[in-house]
Amino acid sequence: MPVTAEPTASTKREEILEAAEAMIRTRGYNAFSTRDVADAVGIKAASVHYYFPTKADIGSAVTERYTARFIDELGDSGRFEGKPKEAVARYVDAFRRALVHDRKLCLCAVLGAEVGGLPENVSGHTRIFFERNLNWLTAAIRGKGMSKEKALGMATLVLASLEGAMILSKSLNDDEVFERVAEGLSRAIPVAELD
Amino acid sequence: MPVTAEPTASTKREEILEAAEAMIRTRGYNAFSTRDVADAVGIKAASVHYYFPTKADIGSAVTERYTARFIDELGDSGRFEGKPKEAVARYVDAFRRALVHDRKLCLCAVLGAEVGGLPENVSGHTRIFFERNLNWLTAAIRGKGMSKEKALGMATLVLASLEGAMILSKSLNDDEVFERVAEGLSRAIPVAELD
DNA sequence: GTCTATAATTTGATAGAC
DNA sequence: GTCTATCAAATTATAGAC
Repeated sequence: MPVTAEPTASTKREEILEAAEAMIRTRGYNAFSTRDVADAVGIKAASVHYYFPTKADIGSAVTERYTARFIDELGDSGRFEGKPKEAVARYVDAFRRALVHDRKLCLCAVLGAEVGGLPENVSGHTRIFFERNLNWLTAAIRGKGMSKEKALGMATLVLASLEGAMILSKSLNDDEVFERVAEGLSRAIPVAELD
Repeated sequence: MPVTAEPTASTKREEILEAAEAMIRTRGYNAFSTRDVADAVGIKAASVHYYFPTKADIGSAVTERYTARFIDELGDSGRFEGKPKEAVARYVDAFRRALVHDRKLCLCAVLGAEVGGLPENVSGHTRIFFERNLNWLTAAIRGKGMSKEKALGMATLVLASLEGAMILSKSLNDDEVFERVAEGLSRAIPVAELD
């Protein structure tokens, strides 16, 4: 295996996706151009179209890749069977990493907010991100004896809270906002188990 | 008082703000143009600049107006003293109206998600929206004997959940998602009061 | 694969007539 | 107040050379 100069994106194609993702997560889909991406990876705008015919194709590939990575990092939802608190803690950590480590919003919080102004293949993959996350969370939260409706309700609250928390934290430029939401969730979850 | 053709926007200036708000809440700030707004209100793009020198001025005025209207509709936060459940129910209703009646996201959910791609006066007013909402909610939730930190924690969770719930509902095209979050909140709140 | 050149369109904004 | 005319810049994309 050769030593590469870019540890995080080994091919130009991936460098493009990496740069585009960073820009979308910072400014939104309609605030970056193929030129911006080209500059960021050191090629000309026309060359970007060699890898992706249209801008929408970039957005679509970015979202697909983001979703796969995110779900993959969560790991097997089955291991939390009957331990909703741990499942939620694990999930909160994934979002905290995105906000604190990357200093950026969740890609799909941004795309979801702009959904009426997106090409169809981008909004479609945004929807899939949310569906897969609700599926993972519902499975991870649900224990024996807990109804599927109840688990889905908790999962939806967790996902919505965290996406909103990221937006609030960024807008107010205060990571503490995210932590307040995380703490509020950890209080709410065990209680909801009881009834 | 004369009968007007437009019950919701009596002057051209307000028509512009109304149209711009609708577009931002649907597509995002960077996906509408002064021409789009001009078309919507039946004038030429150049005439829009008579009312607002720059596009950023439109965005800023839209956000200021939205914030004032939203806080105004909530009414006096003092009347919920010691009744957090009722305060939150009232607040949830305000968001539900925006989503179900307007069929649109909260303006500041959209702007907050795009915050890195906004002119400074627009991101500034977005921040103010969130600050004023947290202030209102904290005051409405807090009863005698409840610490300010605790009320602020609940307020942050409520605001984040609802902003996130709108994004999820729109992306998944399912109002039930919002209702699941609303129900989850109403379970979480009374419990949090106890300790 | 990457480039230059170029095209068609859109965008935010201004000048000045009416 | 609203218009026409106009502009410079940006944007998405294509054609074709190297």
